[in-house]
This record gives sequence, C-alpha cells and structure tokens, in this order.
Amino acid sequence: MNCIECDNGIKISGVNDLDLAQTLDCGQSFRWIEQEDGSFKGVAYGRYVTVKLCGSDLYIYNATKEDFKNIWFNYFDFGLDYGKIRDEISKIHPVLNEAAKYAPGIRILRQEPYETLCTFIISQNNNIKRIKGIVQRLCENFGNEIEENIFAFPTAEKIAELTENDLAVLRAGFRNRYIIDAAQKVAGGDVDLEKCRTADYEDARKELMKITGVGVKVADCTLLFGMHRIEAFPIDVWMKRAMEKLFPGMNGDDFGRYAGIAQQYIFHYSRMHPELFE
DNA sequence: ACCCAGGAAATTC
DNA sequence: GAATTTCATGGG
Repeated sequence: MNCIECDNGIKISGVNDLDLAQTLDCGQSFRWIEQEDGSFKGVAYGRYVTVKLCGSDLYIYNATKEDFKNIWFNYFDFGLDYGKIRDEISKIHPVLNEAAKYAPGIRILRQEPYETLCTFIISQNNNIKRIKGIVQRLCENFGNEIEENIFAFPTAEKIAELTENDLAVLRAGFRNRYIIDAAQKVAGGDVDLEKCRTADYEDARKELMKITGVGVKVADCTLLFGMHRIEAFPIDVWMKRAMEKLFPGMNGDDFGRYAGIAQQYIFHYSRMHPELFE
C-alpha cells in the first residue's frame, strides 16, 4: 500500500477488499452520502473528505499524507487483511462463505467511540434512512461548522449542556433522554469509553450499559464499530431472523474471534435478500 | 388504518 | 423473574 499526494488530496494504491458502498452504506456509519459518480462525501474525526475508489486506487480528496497516516489508514482498517480473514471464517459454515463472497468489500470502520455510541442509541427501533436524518440534524444543530454548511459530530460535552427540549429539533422522540444521559455520563467520566477498547468484553458491555437506553445490542454495536472489538456479534431483528433461518442452533460464539466481521457479512447479505425470510 | 424499523425501559403477570 | 406493552416518528 502506497500513499502519494495528488490534486486536492491523496491517492492510495494497492487497496484490497474495499467496496465503498458495501462499507460506508451498510448500516455501521450514518454520515456518508453517495454521489452520482459512486464517490462518497462524509465527515469523520472532524475532517470533511470525498473518497473515490478506482480499481485498487483510493482517492481521498481534502486530505493530506499526514491525515492518511493519523486517521484514514486506521479508519478504513487497512491494518487488517480481510482476504485472509474471509478465507478463515468462510470455512465455518457454507452460508457464511456465501455471504462473505457476496460482499467481499465490507470492512469494519474504526469510528469515533462517542459518535458510534450516540448514533446507535438513535438507531434503536428505527430505520436506517430516518437514523441518517436525525444524525444529520444533530450535527447541523450542535456540531462545529468545519466548512461552509459542513458540520462535525458534536462532542459529548456540548450535548451534556442541553435539555431534552433542546433536542426536539432532532425529531428523535423517546431517544432524546437517552442521548442526553449518554452525553452526561461520557462527559462526566461516569462511563469511560477508552477503557472499553481493552477491557474484558463483558466488563466493556457493562460499562456502556450504565447508560439509560443502552442495552446489549447497542453496546455490542458501539464496541464493534467504535472500539474495533471485532469479536462482538450484535443481534438486531435482521440478525435474529438470519440466525434462525440460516444458522439454526448456532450463536455468535460459533463464529470465533472475527465474529463481528462475520456478522457484517451476514447482516448485509440478509438485508439484500429479504425474500429469504418471507 | 395497520405494520415495521440495526431496542430498551416500564409495566404487568 | 419472565412475558408483554409502551415509547416518538416516519415510511410503506
């Protein structure tokens, strides 16, 4: 993998196992917007960039080589060999092999922990389209404007100052008080997100579940997508159906140390094949 | 009108 | 304690 400067950004060559739509629009992140030409625009770590994939060349516009080293290399999880992991976990079950083959360009992003926590609190009993709208309004109303009409995800400290009434503009309904409780506990130090990266998995789960509105599923998603705990195996309505129909008698433990990656292959495969569950 | 959405809290039995 | 209901909002 090599990174050089180009017009308005950088060009990374030798990129494997990445499909932007499969990775950025598969329900793990809610802030990327696909453009006409297949590129994506989005904000992460306070940077507004456009990413475009041409073969095995990834262009990141509005980014520097320094940003790639400090942010984007890790964000796209280029330190992991997904081809090798796919080969390994595909042996576990033929349907998993099928699901992995269906979308080999999925990667688990390394998103910011608080943003991940907050967006998955919003995700509960909700649909992806509406989640994106609520997250967008959250950023527009309470995030820092980093460019003309482009907003960073707000900090926990900022949200902790607000009241439920202030969040009415989000139209997030009953989730408003959960959003505020999470912000207050993170900003106040009652919940230590950094500890969740390395703590024993069950302890990390318990730490997050101190927050009202965080149960097992939201905790698992936060750990998987925000702390890169790839052993996590979140079970939502889609995964429940998928496990019952496609993997009867199995559970997350049967998918090993890369269960979270297996989970994303299965989740995406299931959402793209709803007829399997009629 | 009814049902569902990357669930969890509150209530009831 | 386990099963059921409720919680806002929007789209199909």
